[in-house]
Amino acid sequence: MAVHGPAMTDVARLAGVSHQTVSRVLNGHPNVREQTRLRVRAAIAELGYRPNGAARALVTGRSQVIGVVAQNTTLYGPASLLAALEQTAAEEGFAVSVGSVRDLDYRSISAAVERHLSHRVAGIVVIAPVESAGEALERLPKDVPLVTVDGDPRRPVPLVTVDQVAGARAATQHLLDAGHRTVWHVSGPSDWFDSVGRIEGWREALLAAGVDPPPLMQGDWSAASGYRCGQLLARMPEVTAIFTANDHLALGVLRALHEFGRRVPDEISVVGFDDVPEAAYFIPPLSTVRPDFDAVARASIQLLLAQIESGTGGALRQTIAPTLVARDSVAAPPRR
Amino acid sequence: MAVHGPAMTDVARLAGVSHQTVSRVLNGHPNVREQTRLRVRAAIAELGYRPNGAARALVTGRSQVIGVVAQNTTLYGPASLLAALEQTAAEEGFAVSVGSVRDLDYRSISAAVERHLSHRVAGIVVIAPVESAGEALERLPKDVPLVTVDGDPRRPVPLVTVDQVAGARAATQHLLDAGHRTVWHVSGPSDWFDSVGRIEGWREALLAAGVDPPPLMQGDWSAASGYRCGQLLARMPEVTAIFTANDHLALGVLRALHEFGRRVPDEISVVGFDDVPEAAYFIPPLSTVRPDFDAVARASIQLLLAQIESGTGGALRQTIAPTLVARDSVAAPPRR
DNA sequence: CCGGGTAGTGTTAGCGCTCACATATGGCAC
DNA sequence: GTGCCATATGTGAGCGCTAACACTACCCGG
Repeated sequence: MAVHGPAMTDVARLAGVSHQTVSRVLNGHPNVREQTRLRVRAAIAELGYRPNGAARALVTGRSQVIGVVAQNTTLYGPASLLAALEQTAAEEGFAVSVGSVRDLDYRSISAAVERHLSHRVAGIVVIAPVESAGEALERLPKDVPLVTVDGDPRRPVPLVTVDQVAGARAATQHLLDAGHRTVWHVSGPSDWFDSVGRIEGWREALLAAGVDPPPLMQGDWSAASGYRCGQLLARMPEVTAIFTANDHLALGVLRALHEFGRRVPDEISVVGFDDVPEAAYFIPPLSTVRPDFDAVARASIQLLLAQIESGTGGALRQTIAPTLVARDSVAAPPRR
Repeated sequence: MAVHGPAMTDVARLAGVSHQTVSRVLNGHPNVREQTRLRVRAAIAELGYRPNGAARALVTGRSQVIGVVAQNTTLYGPASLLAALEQTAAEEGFAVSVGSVRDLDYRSISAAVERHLSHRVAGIVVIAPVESAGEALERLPKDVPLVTVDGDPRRPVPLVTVDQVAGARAATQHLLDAGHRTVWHVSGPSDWFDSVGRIEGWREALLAAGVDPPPLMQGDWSAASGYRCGQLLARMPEVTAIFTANDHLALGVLRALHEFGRRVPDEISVVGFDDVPEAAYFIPPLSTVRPDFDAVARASIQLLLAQIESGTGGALRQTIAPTLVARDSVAAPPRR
C-alpha cells in the first residue's frame, strides 16, 4: 500500500522534456509547442500520472480546496446548500472540505476554521445562521477569503443570504390576499437570522395592511414544535391563517389541526417555507416559499473566488429572492 | 492577504531549539524534556503558529483528510450519513472532503476519486448504493484505503451497510403480526441495493409466513412516486397493509389513501423506512424502521482507519441492524 | 576508567511541485 | 554579418515539513 505514484519528473523523462515543461502543460501555460504538449499528455496518460495537490499547495501557499463550516447538515436547508456549494465549487475546479460543528459558538467555529486554515484552504464559507456565530467571525484572521451564508446582516462581512423578509412578506401577503383578516406565525428559534427575518417580513406585511400582528408562536424548526403550537392554534376559533417559518413546522401544525378536526384550507389556511420535496404531498399539498439554494451557492462561490483572485476583502452583500409556490393549503376564510 | 504565517523554524528560533524539536512536540514524540516542550508550546502560542498540512502531506504522502464520494446528498439518508461521517472523522482528527457526483456511473465516480487522490487523501468512503457504482470501484487503484457504504454485497470490497433485509423483514412481520393476510410493497428504484434488500426482506417475511407476495409497486424514493402508487393501491379493496421502502414514499401513499377516503390505520396499515424526523407527525404518525446512521459512520471510519494504519486491504464487511419504530399507522385489518 | 546503553537534541536530505531566471532557437530588420 | 525580439525549453532554488541518522551528555555495571 501507499505506493507513491509517478511524479512529474517521471512524466518528464518519458516525454523527453524537463519537469518544468510538464508543469507548463498541466497549468495551461501558452508557450509550449503543440507537439510537445501532445507528447507530455501522452506520457501523463501512459503513466497514470496524477499531480500532487499537496506539493502544489505547499509551494503556492493555497490549495484548490474551499472549506465550509456548517452546523446541523441534516436539516433540509443546510443539506441543500451544502450540496449546491459542492456542485458549484467542483465546476470551478475546487474541492469542498466540510467542517461541521456541534454548536455555532466562538470556540467551535474558530476550531473548525483553524482546521481549515491548517490545510491552507483557498477560502472559507461559513453557514452561520445564528447570532453567536457572528462574534466568532469578526475575530477571525482577516487575511483569508471568507463568505458567510445566512449570516448577520449587520456585520461587515461578505454575506450571501436568502431574502427572508421578502419571502415571509410574500407568504403573509398571499394569505391576506385570499381574504384573511390577519395571519398567525409559527417562527423558528429566535437566535436564527432566518427566523428573525421571516418574523420581520410577516410583521411588515401585516402592518402594511393595517393589521396588528397577533402574538408570535415560537418553534424550533421541528415538526414536533409545530405540532405543539398547532395544538394551541387549533383551539382558537379566530385563527384562519397560519404562516410557519418552515415546512416541517407546517407539517406539525397540519397534523394538530387535523386532530382537532379543523379542516385545511376550508377553515384554516397554512403557508410554509423551504419547499421541501415532500411539501406537495402533505395533506393538503402545502403552499410554501422556495429559496433558490443554487443561486445562493453560486453567489457565494463567486464572491469567494473574487476575493481569492483579487486579494480584496470587500464586504459585498448579495440577497437572493425566493419565490412563492401556491398549492392547496390556502383558501378564503370561512364565512361567519 | 495571503500573508504566510510563521513556519516551524520561526517557532524553533523563538523557543531556542531546532525545528525538529518543534516537530517532535507537535507530533507527541516521547523524547522531549518537559521544560523544552513547554517552551515550544509557549512559542507556538505566542506566534499563533499553525502547522502546514500541505507540507506534512507532501512528506508523509498522506493528508489527514478522508474523501467521501456521494450522490444526492439532499436526501435524508445520504445527508444524515454524511453528517455522521464528518462527525466521526473529526473525532479521529480527520477532515472530510466531499466529492458529490451527479451520477453514480463509472466516469463520474472515477473522476471524483481522482480528485480525492490528487489531494492525497488518507482514505476514501464511497456511498455507492447503486449497481453502476460497483464496476467503477473494482477498477479503482487498489493501493488506497477504501470503504463502501450501502454498496454491492457481492463485491469483494470493504463494505458497511444497514441490514436492509432484516429491516424490511421486521416491517413486514410487524404488519403480519397485526393480523394482515398479506403485505403490499412500494419499493425504491430497482438499481439501488437498499431497494433490492428491502424487497428481499419483504419477500422473505411473506414466504416464511406461507404467503405468496403480491405484485411489486416500484417507486423512486420520492413522495410523488409514492402518491402515484398509492392511487392504485387505494382503489384495490383487498389491500390492507402496505410497506414502503422509505418514509417519503409512505407520505405520498398516505396522501393518496386520504384522498380516496381510505382511513389509516383503520382500513389500511402503512409502515415506512428511515424514520425521518417528521415521520412522527405524518397523518397518522408513521410506523417505520430506523437505520442507525451513526453506527454506520462509526463502522466505516473504523474500517478505513484500520486499513490506513495496517496497510492491509482486508475485505471486511459490517452490517448494522435497524430497529422498528411502532407508531399509529398500523392496526388490525378491518373485519370483513 | 571504560564500553555501552538511553534520553535529549541537532543536522541533513529530500517529498513534488512552482517560481524566477537562464538558455537555446528562429525570424527579421538593418 | 550583427542586433534584437519572441517563442520554446531547461536549471536551480526553495516552499515547510518529517525521516533517518549523528551527536552529546549522562548513568550504569564491571
